[in-house]
Amino acid sequence: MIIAEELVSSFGEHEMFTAVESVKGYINFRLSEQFLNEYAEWALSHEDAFGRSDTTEKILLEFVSANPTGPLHIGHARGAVYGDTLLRLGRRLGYDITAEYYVNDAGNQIDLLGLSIQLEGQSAVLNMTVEWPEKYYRGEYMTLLAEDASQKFGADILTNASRQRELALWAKDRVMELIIEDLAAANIHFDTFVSESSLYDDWDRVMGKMGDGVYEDDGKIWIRSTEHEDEKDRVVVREDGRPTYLAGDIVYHNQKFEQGFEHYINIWGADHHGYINRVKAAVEFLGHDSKRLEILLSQMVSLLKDGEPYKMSKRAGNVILMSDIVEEIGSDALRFIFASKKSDTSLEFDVEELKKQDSSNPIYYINYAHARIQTILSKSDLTEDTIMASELMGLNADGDALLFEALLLPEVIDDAFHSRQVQKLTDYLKSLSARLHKFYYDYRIIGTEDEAKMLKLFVMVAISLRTGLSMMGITAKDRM
RNA sequence: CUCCUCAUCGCUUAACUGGAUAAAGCAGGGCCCUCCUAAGGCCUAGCUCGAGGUUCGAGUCCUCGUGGGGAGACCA
Repeated sequence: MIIAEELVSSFGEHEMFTAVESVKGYINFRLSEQFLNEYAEWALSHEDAFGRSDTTEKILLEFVSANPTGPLHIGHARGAVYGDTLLRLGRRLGYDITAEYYVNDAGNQIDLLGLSIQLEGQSAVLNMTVEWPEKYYRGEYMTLLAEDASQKFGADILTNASRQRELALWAKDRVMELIIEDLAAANIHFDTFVSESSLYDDWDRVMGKMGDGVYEDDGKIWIRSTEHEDEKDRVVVREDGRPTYLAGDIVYHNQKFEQGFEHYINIWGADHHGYINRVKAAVEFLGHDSKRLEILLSQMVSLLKDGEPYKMSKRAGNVILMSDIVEEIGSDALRFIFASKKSDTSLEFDVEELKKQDSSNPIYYINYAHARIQTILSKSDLTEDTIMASELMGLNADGDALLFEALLLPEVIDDAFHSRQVQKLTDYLKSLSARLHKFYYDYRIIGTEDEAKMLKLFVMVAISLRTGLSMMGITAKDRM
């Protein structure tokens, strides 16, 4: 505490601060109005650059990557929203980020997709009696795919077992289109799609690159992942020569490192947790620094209905689709809800609760703050020039505090991105909105002496709100 | 059985990464529109799972326990 006091006295006079004081061993700095005013002046005239840093680092961000066997369900939405918010935050800061979707279009699931469509088609389109196997995909979209396939290729495609593969390959492209639509409805867009099946051509070369990292035993090829903290070595090529899923992932990650990104971020569902070590091991064997590969886990979403656990099952057909929720509550509300939660806590929510579109959703609170600003601006008789020509000086303490918080946005964006915790942004927006609402309630604006500068202050707040919301793929409302 | 992860008002979540009196929203009780949208503001009540430990200082770090979720495939 004594040290703090000595430090304070050594600061003396500095034009950036009006006051430096020692409180209980902490040092409080009070920024001067000149400083806030100049910073705001800059932000107002450089809205697009407000929040930008000087980085130009190239990053690859891979997320969602749900299997192309069905439309996205509500569980996928969390990772999608989380990833897209990070993407927007990073881009705002100036990072050169590529958003990539890894399409798992190889392996058993594709065979299963073909089989499922045939069975569904035989049952629903051709009215045949079918014997359902233990595992298969089902849902409304399966019927539609079967109908389309039958139209396009003839009914033979639904009954001829030798055409399953042809059917599956056609169907997975159709399903990808559905997925892309689901994402677009929530304002999520990808730059690149990498197909798993296209990677295996490169397998021999990549395997060679790993050198002693792989070995042959028992007729199979294994990776020495135990050398990198995995519990056991993993098979990468089966006895019959077919590569495993891991092989595809190894080629995929090698490709990323060869493409020269400086940093790689993958967002996986928490159920893939045990997979991290083996992928990192492969990256090391390939001669790359696995520290540049960052794997973020998005925890599971568990659903409740009327307080009871609600299990989604593709077989039972009670899957809650992302598109249904988007349609019901809107993309903005959905995104806000998911972005508000730390990604590493498992999230529980009630389906009915989610569907309630009322003021309990903070998105309305923030939009209302933005809309109030627009309304009051349009009600004022002052011209834009008059407002902008005023100086943000001599505001009362609440005004200064509001201005300060509005100018904090760049810090928040930086912090939210680098800590990978997007809820910091939603917290900030809630807090800024609360301060705006209170200020609005406490002080009359129109017709007062300080009208111009208070409106200018509001314009600044609106910029921060609008920019913050845009980081979440939400367009601020001018009217409620 | 082993490993990972989480646990904060009645409910859903925050807490500047080890710092100041733990904070919001819903739900509960009460108050405020002759005044720029009351989709707002203000009161009020209520919280760190348990036991140890490290530290000037712990919701945050360590150990053990309890309780949820996940993983332990030559499925993806």
